[in-house]
Amino acid sequence: MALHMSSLFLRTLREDPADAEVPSHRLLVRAGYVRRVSPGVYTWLPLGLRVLRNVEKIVREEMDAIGAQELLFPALLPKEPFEATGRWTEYGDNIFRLQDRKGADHLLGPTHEEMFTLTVKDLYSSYKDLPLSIYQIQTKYRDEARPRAGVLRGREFVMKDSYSFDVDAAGLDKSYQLHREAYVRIFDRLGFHYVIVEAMAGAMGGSKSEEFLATAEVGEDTYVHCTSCGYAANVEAVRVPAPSPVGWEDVPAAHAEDTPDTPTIDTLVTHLNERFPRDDRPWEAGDTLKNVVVTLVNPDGTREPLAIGVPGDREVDEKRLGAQVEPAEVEAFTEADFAANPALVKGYIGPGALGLEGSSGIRYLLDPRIAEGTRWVTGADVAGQHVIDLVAGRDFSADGTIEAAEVRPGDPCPTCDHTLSAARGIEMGHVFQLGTKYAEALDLKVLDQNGKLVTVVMGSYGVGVSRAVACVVEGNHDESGIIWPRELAPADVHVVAAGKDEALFVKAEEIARELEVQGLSVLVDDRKGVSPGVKFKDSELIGIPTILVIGRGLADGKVEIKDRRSGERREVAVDDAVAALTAEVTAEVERS
RNA sequence: CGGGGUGUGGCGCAGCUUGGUAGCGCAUUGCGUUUGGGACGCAAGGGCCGCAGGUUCAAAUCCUGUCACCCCGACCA
Repeated sequence: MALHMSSLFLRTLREDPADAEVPSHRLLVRAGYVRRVSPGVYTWLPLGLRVLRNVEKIVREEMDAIGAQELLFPALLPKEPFEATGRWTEYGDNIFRLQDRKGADHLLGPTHEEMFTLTVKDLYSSYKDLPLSIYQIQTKYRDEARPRAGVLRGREFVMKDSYSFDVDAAGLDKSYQLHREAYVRIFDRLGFHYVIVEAMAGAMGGSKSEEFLATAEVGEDTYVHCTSCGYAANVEAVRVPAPSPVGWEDVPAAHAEDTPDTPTIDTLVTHLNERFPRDDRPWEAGDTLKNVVVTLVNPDGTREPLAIGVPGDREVDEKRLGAQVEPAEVEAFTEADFAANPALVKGYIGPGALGLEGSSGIRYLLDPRIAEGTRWVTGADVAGQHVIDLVAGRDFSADGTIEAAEVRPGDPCPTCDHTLSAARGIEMGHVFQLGTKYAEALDLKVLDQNGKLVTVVMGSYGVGVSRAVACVVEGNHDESGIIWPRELAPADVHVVAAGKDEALFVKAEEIARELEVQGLSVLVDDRKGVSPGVKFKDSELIGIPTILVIGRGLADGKVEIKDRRSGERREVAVDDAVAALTAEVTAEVERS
C-alpha cells in the first residue's frame, strides 16, 4: 500500500532546528526522518525507519553472500564477561551501567566481542566447525562524552558487527579478505564516496586493520593519502619512514652552551642564530630535539611517566600518542610531577636525564626521524643550557621509537617517493584482525587435526548502520533537501498531485496502484488544500529520487517526471507514465 | 573535564540594558477566497518566560544558586 502524505506520520519543518549544525542533521530533522529524544538518542520516524531498514537490507544481503550467519544478542549484558576481558574497567565511563533489583551489575552493550566469543565457545569445540562468520545488527550503547551531529554520533546507535573464527592466521586472512570485499560492495551500494585507510591494529593482539571512511568535511577522523601510490592511512596509523643511519665522522663533539631564557623552541632558535650562527644556513626548529614528558595512566590506575623525543618543529599528536599507548591514557605532566622528578629541568630536558638508564629513569622513546647519526640541539638538563651537535647513536640513545609526532600534509609517503595530503572522513566501517586477544582472555580453543588444543583466531568487522543514514545525506544533498540514492530512498517514486482538480487525485491514486503492481514503492502527496509550491518544496526536502507531478498538464494527457538529483523534468503521456517510471527505476537499480 | 553560548506556546525567535497586563513569524483549528514553486483575509486555541531562593508594592527583566541543552576542544572497539 502506497504511503500517503495526507495520513503519513510526518511533519516537515520550514526552518532549521536550532541545535543542528551539520547538513545531515538539519535535513533529517527538517524532512521528518528523525526526532531527538535526548542528547545522542533519536527516534526513527516512519520515513527514517524505511531508510534505516534499507541500509540494513543491503548489509544483510552482502553479509549473507559471504556465508556469514545472522544472530541477535541481547543489548542488556551481564558484567562478568567484560570483567574477564578487563573491559568492564578499561571501557570506563563510556559504558552505560545499571543494576538489577538484586544489585547485580549489568551494562548496555557498547560492542559484543565477549558475547560472540563466549557463544562460539559454548557451542563449538572442533576445527571441523571452522571457519565460521556470524553477525548481528544490533543497537549499541556508548555513553559518549559528547554526542554530536544527530545520528552521526549517537549514544544509542545501530551497528552491524560480525566476527570470524578460524583455526590459524591463514584462515583469518581469508575471512578478513571476504569481509573486506563484502564491505566494498556494501559501501558501493550505499552511494557515498569513501576511502579505505590503514588503521591502528590496537595495542594488543591485532595485526591488520583497515577503516572505511566516508569522505566528508564534517568527519571526525583525519586521514592522509598519497595521490601517487594510493597509500592511505588514518593519522593514528601513519608510519614514518625512518631515515637510514648516516655517518657522524664530520660532526664535532657535542658541546653544552649557555642559552639563557630559552625554554621554548622559538626562543632557542632565535638565540642560536644570534649567538651561534652557522655558515651554511640558519638554525631552524627542525634542528632541535624536543623532549616532552607525559604521564601514562594504566587501566589499573597505576601511573608512569613517559618521555618522547620529537623534532622541534613538530608537536606530539595526542591522538597518535594515545593510540600508541592504548589502553593506557595520557595525562599532561604537572608541576607536581616535575617536583617529584628533580632530574627533569623544565624547558631544558635532554636525553641525559631520560631513558631507563638516565638520571631520571623515565622511559624514553624517539620519533623515527631521530635516526642514528642525526645531529641535534637539545636540552642539557641544566637551566639555561643546551647541547649542540648531539648525535643520535653516538651521544645518546633511547629505549625505543614511537609514532607520536604530528603528521603534516607534505610529509613523505611511507611507500613511495611522493608526499602525503590530508583530508577528513567519517568512520563507516572497520575490518580488524583481532587475532587471539579475546579467544585467549575467554579461553576459546578447539581441537585441531592432531587432537591438540589451539586458540581460535578471530577477526572483527563493523558497519555503522544508523550512522550510514546520516553519512549518505552528508554526501547526497543540495540546498533544497536530501537526494537519496535509489536503494536507500523511503520510496521509489513520489507522486505529487499538484492542483485542486479532483481528477488529479484520482489519477494519482490510479498511477500509484499501477506502480505498485510493477513492484515499485510509492509516496503519494494527496494532501488537499495544500498549494503546489508547498508540495514541490516538501518533495525536494524529502528527497525521493524520482518525482511524478500530476498537474495542469493532465488536461492534455501529460504528466511530468522529475529527477531529484539533476532537476531535469520531462513530460510524458499520462498513459506511458507507469512504463516510463518502471523502466527508469529498474535501469537505475541494475546500474548500481 | 576546559572554553563559548542558549533556555520565553509544537518549531524558529524578539522582549531583559532602563522592572509595570507576554509578543512576532511558522505550525495547528474554523470559515471564506486561492491552487505550478513554501498563498490571502477574518476568527480561534495553545505559554507557572528551565528550576529554586532573594530584592521589590510589582520580576521574563535585577541578584544568588542550580539544572538542562547546543557549539569548539579533550575523550571515543
